Amino acid sequence: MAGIRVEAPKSRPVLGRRAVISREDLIKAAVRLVGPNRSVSTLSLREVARQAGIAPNSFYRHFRDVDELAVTLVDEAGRALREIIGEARQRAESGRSVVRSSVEVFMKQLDADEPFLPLLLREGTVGSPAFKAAAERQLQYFEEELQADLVRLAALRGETMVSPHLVAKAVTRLVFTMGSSLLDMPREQHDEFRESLVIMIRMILTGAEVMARGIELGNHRGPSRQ
Amino acid sequence: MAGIRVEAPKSRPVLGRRAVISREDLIKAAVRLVGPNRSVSTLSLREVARQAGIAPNSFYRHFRDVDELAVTLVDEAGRALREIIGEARQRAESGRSVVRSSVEVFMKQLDADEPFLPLLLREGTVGSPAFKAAAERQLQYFEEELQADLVRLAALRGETMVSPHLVAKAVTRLVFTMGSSLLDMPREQHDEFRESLVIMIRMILTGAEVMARGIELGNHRGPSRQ
DNA sequence: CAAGAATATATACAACTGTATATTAAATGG
DNA sequence: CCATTTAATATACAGTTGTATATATTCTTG
Repeated sequence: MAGIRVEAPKSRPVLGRRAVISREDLIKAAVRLVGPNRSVSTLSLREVARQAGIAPNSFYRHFRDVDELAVTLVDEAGRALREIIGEARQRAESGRSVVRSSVEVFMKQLDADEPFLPLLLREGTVGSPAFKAAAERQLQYFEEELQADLVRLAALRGETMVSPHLVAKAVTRLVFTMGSSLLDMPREQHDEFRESLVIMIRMILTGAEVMARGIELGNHRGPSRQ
Repeated sequence: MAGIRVEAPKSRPVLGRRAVISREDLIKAAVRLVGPNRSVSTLSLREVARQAGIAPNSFYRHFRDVDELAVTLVDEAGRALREIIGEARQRAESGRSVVRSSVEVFMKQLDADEPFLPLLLREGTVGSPAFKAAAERQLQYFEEELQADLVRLAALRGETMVSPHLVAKAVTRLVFTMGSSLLDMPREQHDEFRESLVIMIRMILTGAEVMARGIELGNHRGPSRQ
């Protein structure tokens, strides 16, 4: 894990001035304050400073305001995403179900003591334009990588995928929103969750394939306009 | 629309005491303050009171605290959902594509000057346990209604749907999260959005149907364990 | 090592917050 | 109609907030 490690603050002698305050100190402090019951949008500059054990004014040495810090938190979550994608690709070589192993990687990452990704999954739909754009960037990144993988895997089967962009978008959206639900879920429901998500993803992939082949099914396809 | 109508505050003589303050005054004031760039979790009691043109202490006559008001906002959004479902069912009789017409109803409602539903789509993943539970209730409600409809429509075709619960969940999650994206989208992209969402939903429905029939496709089904 | 630059803290200010208590005005019921 | 109850406002308090300016300490460089 190449991102920022967040641990409990070390007890520090409260005498005088600190030598140097790093940007990471503030990032760590902030992410310790947010969670399922506390939105990043409610953070105050002073409480972040307090959590970091610094004077409020030092905050301005690293961030223009709390919103800029929030954007940074989202960007940090992007690292966790890259980790997921990397490992999922590694596991895709193992001959097991790509969907299942990818879901497992995703869930494992959410189980890990990595605090940035949950924030991304939970937030990103309300906030400053910069904050929302940052979250959207991560979503886009995940979509594009997934799309590339879907196309590649289809090619390995000697097929051409139709609408890979929409497939990737649907899967990404589903996985992100289901991921945010997982965060609040008791552990004993995790197996059931995994099975459900695997099936849902397979529905999308299977449906996409059938639609690409122009196979006629049911009537939810609408008037014959294929 | 049987819910609370929200309009600009009427200019009020700022002389002395108001006759009676209604709960709806506060609800309307609150929803006027939230939006794409402002989370409900950042609302203060005093600013809601200010927006409603009342003294802060009057707030306590109707709500215990701002969180209770936030829960009420989510419950109000449930009314908009019921409207969508009702109209989508009406249109389902018209012989057109159920998926397309339902997406159109959904989008029309988001276009309407109805402020509660956007809040539900944007928020609901961070906040107090009560707030999150309120949002989850609405999601559950939508899922259950959709599931019932899917089962009914399948029966009309003389079929039995497999995993209607998962299909409904996948579609609901997708629609809600895509809906929140629509809120920030320029109008000229709405047509494309609608087409994309229709296709995505069809992928899920088609995939579910194929999987139910046990049709073998590609290898993203995993090792043959059907 | 020492002087100067950079940086962390202290102090200050004005504004905001939630909530308690007191006061005043509208509603209610006989 | 009037006395009482109910409800809206005013005032107060203690705490918080972001940010500006002053002060003190650490870092850097020659």
